[in-house]
Amino acid sequence: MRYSHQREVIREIIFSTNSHPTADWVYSKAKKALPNISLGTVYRNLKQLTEQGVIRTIHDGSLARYDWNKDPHDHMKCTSCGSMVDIELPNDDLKEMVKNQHDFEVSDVEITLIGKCNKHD
Amino acid sequence: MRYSHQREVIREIIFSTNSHPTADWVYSKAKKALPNISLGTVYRNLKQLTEQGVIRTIHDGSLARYDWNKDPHDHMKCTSCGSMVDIELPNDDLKEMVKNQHDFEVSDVEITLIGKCNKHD
DNA sequence: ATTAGTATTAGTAATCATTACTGTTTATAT
DNA sequence: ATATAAACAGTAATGATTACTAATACTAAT
Repeated sequence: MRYSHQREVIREIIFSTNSHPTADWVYSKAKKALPNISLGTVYRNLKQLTEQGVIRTIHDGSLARYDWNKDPHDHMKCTSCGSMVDIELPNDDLKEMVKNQHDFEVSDVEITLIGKCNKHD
Repeated sequence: MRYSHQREVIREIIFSTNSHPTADWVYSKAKKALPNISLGTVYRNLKQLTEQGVIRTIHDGSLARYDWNKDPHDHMKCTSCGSMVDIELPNDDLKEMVKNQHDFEVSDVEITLIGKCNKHD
């Protein structure tokens, strides 16, 4: 992967936040540094950075979010404010259990807790 | 919710399979019984049936799938054949733990195990 | 340093899943 | 039977994402 200024800006934006931003949010941030950058460039680089293992793509309903944290971890999604917060849940035994009981080789575990964070009610 | 023939056909299709079908799959099945049915009708009714608690909408990456099984359960997704299979994982203690440790009121837990099912290598 | 080759870009068009609109049809309560 | 509103088919619109294309910009070799 050859160096590009655009990609570097995009990478830095992802690494600067814990908010699991969408492509659109990254785009609007990137435009401040590079006014001519196009949305396609943002999507292309987010995909490349994911493929290279630099960042991680996570799914929030039907839309994609991006995360610099590649360590195995899970998410809490608040239905009131839409925020996604990291959480580490114990699931070490899960892979082994599922492999034994269902003959299914788990490569990744995605857990999302839906609910209300402490800012509401 | 008034009776409609289309909705009844759609409901029966969902209840006839464990394959967690997409709207498109339901549409092509429904057309065999009702050749004039439109895709919009399928989407509208899948949404209504979900809102009424008759079926459940689940997320598979960026696309929606539908499930007759409303009991709390989880899914295994095979990266080779794309199939989604039901699995019940123990997570009773999770809600309580998260409430205590993170002040987050969990209403729903979504767990997807990504990996390879026993049909492959 | 210059050049050549190719990855990357901006800009735009196209795609895919889903939703909204509109005039017509149909279920059902009176 | 008739009125009323829900539901319909057909189609247009939306929103997220990807694909295309001619121009630009890294980088390795001269």
